[in-house]
Amino acid sequence: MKSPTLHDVAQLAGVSYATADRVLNQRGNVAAKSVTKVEAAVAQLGYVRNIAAANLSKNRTYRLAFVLPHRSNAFFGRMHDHLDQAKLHLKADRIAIDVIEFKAFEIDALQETLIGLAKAQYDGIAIVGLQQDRIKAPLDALRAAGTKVVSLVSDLPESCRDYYIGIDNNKAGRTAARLIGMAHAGAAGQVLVTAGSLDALDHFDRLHGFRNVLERDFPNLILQDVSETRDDPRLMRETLVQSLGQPHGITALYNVGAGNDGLIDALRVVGRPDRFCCIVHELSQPTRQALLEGAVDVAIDQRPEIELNRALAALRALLDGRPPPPSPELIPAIYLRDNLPDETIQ
Amino acid sequence: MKSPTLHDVAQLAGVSYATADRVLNQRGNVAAKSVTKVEAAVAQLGYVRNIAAANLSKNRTYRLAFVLPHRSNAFFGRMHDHLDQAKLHLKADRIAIDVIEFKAFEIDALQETLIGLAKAQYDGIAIVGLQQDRIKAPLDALRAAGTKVVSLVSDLPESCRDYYIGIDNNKAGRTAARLIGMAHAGAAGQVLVTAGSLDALDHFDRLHGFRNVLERDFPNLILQDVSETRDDPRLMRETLVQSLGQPHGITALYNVGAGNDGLIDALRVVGRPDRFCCIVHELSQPTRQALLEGAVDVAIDQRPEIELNRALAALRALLDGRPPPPSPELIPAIYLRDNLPDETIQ
DNA sequence: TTAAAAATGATAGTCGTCAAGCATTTTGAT
DNA sequence: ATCAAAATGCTTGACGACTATCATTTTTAA
Repeated sequence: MKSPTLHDVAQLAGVSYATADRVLNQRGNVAAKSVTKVEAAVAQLGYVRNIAAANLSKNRTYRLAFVLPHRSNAFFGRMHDHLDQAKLHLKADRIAIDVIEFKAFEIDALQETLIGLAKAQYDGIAIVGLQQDRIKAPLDALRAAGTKVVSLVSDLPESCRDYYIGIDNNKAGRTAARLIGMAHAGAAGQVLVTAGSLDALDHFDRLHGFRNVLERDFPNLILQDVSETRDDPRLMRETLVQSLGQPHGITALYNVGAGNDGLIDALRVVGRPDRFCCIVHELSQPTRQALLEGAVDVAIDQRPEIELNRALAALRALLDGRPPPPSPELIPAIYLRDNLPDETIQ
Repeated sequence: MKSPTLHDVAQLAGVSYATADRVLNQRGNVAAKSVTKVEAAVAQLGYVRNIAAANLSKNRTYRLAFVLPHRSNAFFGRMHDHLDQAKLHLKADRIAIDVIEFKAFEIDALQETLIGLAKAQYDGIAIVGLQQDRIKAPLDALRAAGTKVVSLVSDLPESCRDYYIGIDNNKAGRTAARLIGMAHAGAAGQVLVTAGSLDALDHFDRLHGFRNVLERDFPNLILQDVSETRDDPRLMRETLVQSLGQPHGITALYNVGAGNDGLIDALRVVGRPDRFCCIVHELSQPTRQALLEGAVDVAIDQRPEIELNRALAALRALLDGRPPPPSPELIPAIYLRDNLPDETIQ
């Protein structure tokens, strides 16, 4: 019942342990014939390297870095919290995590940080790929040195990373459109969309998907010009108070970006219109409250905790040189007031 | 930079390795004073047992059994598929999984199976807890023998299991109600609900949540008498053709249970009413198709793959005697035609 | 044929924990 | 003070893979 060891493989292949080892770890200096024999034996026995033993012998501690924007908003706050919590558990598996913060949107600082990382000799890093162009060079340098790179939340060019963990923002936008469409039940309406910045890929993708579905399936919903609010609650509040404070025909509001505190504030000030549907992204204490009160109808949530867990699993697999474990596609959660997670967990 | 070993702990505590080991593995015969000293040292050093080394030394292969209904419907089919896929990956971690099938609703057979399991000496089992009363005794016997038990999808009495992995079906029902309510946009309507059997706890919970929200927040939606279709597509088809084939005022349909193939068939036959909202549970090839065609509006999906992954993680943690890894609450996915997962994955 | 190069075999120490057994010291009750 | 019981110390051999060294054999090229 016990699983075969490399000794068993060597024996079956009719070679020495050393040769079998040379084959499996690609140390070179092996005849093609031996490679064939060993591979055959591996297949026949169904041998799988015992990773526990391997890591133990190498006395390996995986050193990982998570490069995230600092706690500038609730979303990144959740990421930090989750990592803090996970650290202890990961210790048992000899995984050490450093969380490296940078100021969102400050590209220079990020670039510096990444260059600095090269010295630190991390086995793998996970990075929220907000900025694209400027960080390509330092990432390439890291990868050339053997560091595995996983991009999180927002993707990087494929050449820059080994793996991407994140939702499909286009789908998220389409989903929002469908829900708003359904909520109109055939009636006509006007939809106001706000975004942080359309230069941000995720915001752009969401808007794109949203617009697509609206145009194709809900032609009597009119999309107004998109306001960019730079993810700033204050600006968001002003913009909305302006738009909703006067007579308007707006029947739905979709905020593609952050700054929901301002949005909720504004709805409190001007009052929620009668027939109205409001969709935002990311769950936080305020959006949660707004959902419960009925100010917001839907929150589409990336579930950053799950993304982080996936990133960890992916990095581990990459470092062990095995394929990532099978896991279904990441789907953003759709929260209504009725299916909110228990407060204790968040 | 390397993490402390038990030797370090013993040294700091001023006791021998053996004593430290006795404390950590609760072998008894240790003075309270020593326990204190060792615990202090553990805390001070932040010592965490190296699980790789521990398992290696025990030469432990976790033997797990997953007790599932056989592939009687798409949902359980997905579970089987996922486990098949996962088996290979788990081998590297010395986890061997046996999938043990039983015929859904045949309690005698299940009971027999469970009694048989006792001999097989599994370290842990995960079981879809469809039947409650009759399997309590054999489960108790298993647990008394040290086997860890995790219930999946549908819970068992707390005394029967160490852990439950599954969604909150009450929330799922409430969510369905909210979506149907939103889709009416204030208009009145009549809602038809079908269930497999209200004796099944999950169906019951969903209905309960559904009814709650409807009554409280959408008083002008009338809930018709619930039809029980025994999760049988044929019966479902007949029932619906009957109800929808004649003049009716039905504006929404919610199927709490299985048998969606029959439901979809029926909608094809009688045609989908004009203003209509249809919600089902679980994604499968047919429901996927129905979503894309617009016959069904929403599919609430348990994501059994994720539940299985969680169950695995939970069992591992239980067997290693450590707390389960932090992971956010399980939320059923809400699928519209726009956010379906890529076909390749499912 | 011969020398160099390539391939292979044999072996031993390492990682951190577990699980023993046995010797020794300390403690507590009489 | 004496003796048994309890607590502690000490040591050793797994577990499976990794890594390195060195000796030996086989292959290849001149």
